[in-house]
Amino acid sequence: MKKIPHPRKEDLELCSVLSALSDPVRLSIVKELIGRGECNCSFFCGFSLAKSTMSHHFKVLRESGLIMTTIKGTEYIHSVRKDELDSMFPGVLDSVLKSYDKRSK
Amino acid sequence: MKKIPHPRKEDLELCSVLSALSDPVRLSIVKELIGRGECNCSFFCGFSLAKSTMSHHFKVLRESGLIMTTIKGTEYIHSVRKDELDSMFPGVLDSVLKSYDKRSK
DNA sequence: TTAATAGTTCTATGAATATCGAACTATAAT
DNA sequence: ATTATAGTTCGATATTCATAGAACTATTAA
Repeated sequence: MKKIPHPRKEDLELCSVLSALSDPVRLSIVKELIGRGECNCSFFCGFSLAKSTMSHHFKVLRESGLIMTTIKGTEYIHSVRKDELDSMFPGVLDSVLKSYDKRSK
Repeated sequence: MKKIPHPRKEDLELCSVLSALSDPVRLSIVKELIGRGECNCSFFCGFSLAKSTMSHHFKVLRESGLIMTTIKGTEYIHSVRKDELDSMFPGVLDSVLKSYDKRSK
């Protein structure tokens, strides 16, 4: 059984989180995950990006501490580490996602 | 008399702002500017980065809409476009700077 | 007019990043 | 055992980025 490593909450860095969020693809992934709770990757095919590219973005999100990934069978279930992020960087995720909702592009 | 171009408030993009803030050097510049109000560059020599490198970072901050620069004599005066940012992306700058204050690194 | 000051712009470089296709891994279904 | 599924990892590429030194520009001071 494979296990995926995640950074500890205390080790999360603000700059890494901001960097992860500064990519439009990743920002919309996070937005989607927040909206749907848990989610496997199949929902993100609308990006018309290669599987390996999506995998890369999920990895960046995971390593920055933004998301958690668990394996269920052949599926990878992702979820936003919302509580931990809120406790480390209060208000950051909420304000970013709120501004993202109002975006033009 | 030289004049520096700035993006219009309405054209600011969330991802560009986040990207600009995701660099440690630029984040600390913004922090310093918020703390001091207006400021010329001379205060940032503590970074031990080349003049041209600092100039690059100020340019990135300016083009993302985070700061405004005016020229007074031979000095360049920078200030954070706080009100405009707050109106476009409410809470983002405040929460980021607050988290930055509590950082370990 | 000449020199000093403050910062930009240009050019170069090494590192990081977004992207993809191909090969691989692990689980589930037949 | 074979095949299908879901996603990772690897290798390559093209782009962007952080950095620096050298040359340049604009203003002020002498």
